[in-house]
Amino acid sequence: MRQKTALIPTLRTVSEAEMVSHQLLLRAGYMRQVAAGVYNFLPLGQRVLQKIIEIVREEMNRTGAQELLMPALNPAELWQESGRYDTYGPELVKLQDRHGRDFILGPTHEETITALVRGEINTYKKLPMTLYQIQTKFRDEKRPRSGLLRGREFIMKDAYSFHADRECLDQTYEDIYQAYVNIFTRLGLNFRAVEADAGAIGGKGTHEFMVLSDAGEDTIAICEACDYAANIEMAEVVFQGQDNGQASVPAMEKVSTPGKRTIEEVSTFLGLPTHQFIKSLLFIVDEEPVLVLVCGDHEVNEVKVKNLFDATVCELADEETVRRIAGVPAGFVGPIGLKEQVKVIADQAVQVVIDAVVGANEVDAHLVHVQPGRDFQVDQYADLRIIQEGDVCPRCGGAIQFQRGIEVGHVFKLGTKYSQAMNANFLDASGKEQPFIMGCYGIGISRLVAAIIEQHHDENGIIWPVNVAPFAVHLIAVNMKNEDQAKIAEGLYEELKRAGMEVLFDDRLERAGVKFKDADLLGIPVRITVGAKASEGIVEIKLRRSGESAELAHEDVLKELPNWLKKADGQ
RNA sequence: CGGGAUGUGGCUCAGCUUGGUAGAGCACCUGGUUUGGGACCAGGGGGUCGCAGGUUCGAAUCCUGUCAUCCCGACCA
Repeated sequence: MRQKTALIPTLRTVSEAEMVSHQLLLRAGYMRQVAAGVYNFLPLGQRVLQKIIEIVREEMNRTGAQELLMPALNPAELWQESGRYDTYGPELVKLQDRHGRDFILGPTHEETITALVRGEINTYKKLPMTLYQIQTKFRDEKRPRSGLLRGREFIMKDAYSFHADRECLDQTYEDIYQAYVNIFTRLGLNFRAVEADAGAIGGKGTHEFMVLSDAGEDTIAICEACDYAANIEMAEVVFQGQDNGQASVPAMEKVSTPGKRTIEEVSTFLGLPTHQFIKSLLFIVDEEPVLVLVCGDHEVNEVKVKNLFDATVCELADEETVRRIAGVPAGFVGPIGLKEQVKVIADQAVQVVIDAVVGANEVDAHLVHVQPGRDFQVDQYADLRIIQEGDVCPRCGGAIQFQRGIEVGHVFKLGTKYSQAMNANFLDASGKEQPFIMGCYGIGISRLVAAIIEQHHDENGIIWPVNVAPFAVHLIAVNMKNEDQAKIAEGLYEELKRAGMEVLFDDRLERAGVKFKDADLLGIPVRITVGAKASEGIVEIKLRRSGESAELAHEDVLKELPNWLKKADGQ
């Protein structure tokens, strides 16, 4: 491609972009914003997208999955069948056609694929079957942000597998998991597969693929010693308490704590360490109030509370509800003497606290010398807190560390959630009707573009891994008005193209400085500069990442190029 | 959805407090000089000041409404 005529509008400055990837994509002319969370992919951006798609496609096909294409526009009826038309929430883009019929723009396609398979597959002999598509998805985000990382329209690869039994699903899940590892490795990403919560899609068994980056929106717990990694919501906390039931604790006593509501405030006020406090939080779990207790230096993990009750909704009670049940504003709530009797659950660490401090359910007062079991009863102890850095790894006992991650893929075992809801059945070997057992597997394609940049850039611009670079080679004629340079550059351009190389040729009548700055910004891995020494037939080859360079005769470029491409991703 | 901010040539912004009919840099066009890290000189084109209403002799500027975009938070496959 000739740069003189290409649409590669680089910018010196951009204002509306916080994240590095967002800024660089705009500055280097890979994309332009159309609306909040909606973008044009310009020629370079489109090329990167296609590179990623091709890798994803190859690895998916290798697992035996078949590619198809479903519509973005789907009838509301499908979503009413599964129930998600009402439960999915305001992120679902709804619209009507001219006849007033309801449609949605698909944020995901479980309904569509299930309806398709329901109509076409009715025997176990056709199973298992995995179908996937690469397509534009819509999600009306409350707050689109971070460029491609959280858009309202984005490109996703979504795959769905159908099985006659669980074991078969497990096998496909493994296969796709491995395909994902291959994909993200080929994309040059530093990533981890983490255990995650199944969330609203439902089902058991799910992993998220996280690209490690401080720019990520998710926090993941990683073991320093082994390969354990989990979404912070899921990370299991190992119970390490000693049973100190023997310790003698003085009788419970009420103390005045005027205006001191937070653990921090009361702790400072009483001069007692926070781990001796028992924090009492009132949650509403599926309409029912539940008092959750954790140690003062711990945080409640709502997902764990929710899962303990196998509930669908779990949220912190509002101020009004707290007053009704505890009789006091939040901050003075405790397990002893509640106005209304509620279920009390506690984190496992609470049972070994000695001589604790709790809220007195009385304004400006707390209780000291409280002993769980002696002074109040707990209905159930369980792992209910959020894991902390330094906690023990549930696998190997090593230390847990936190890292930020960008979610780029997920694999779910769906089970029969959709097949049952939508009555999608097949006949098994004994002629009995069974709902399909399903899996679903997504990869955020457009988000990957940003994720790769987050891990591959420097202060001058993008540094693409060779596998996803829009071009392999950036050929630069320093001065197109110089006949030697123009001639050699043109010759190299034709030669490289003929050899099947993807080359971007900077044939613009710009000054050298402009060309080099733009080249760094664009991030093409190998640069070939035809400059002053063109008269001697010498050109320069240079790697964007390492800066390694050499001079060589222009006739040797094609021969040497493979070696340079091979080490372009190094260090 | 709550909080904060911003909308002025293609881009980045000034002007607004104190109303008088729009500016700079970059980009673009013409000519010349220059040519290995975002050149220089001279000339030139381009803007219903987000939109609507109001106040006023007069509004980019003041008031009201509205829309859009960005940031923080909450939420989230």
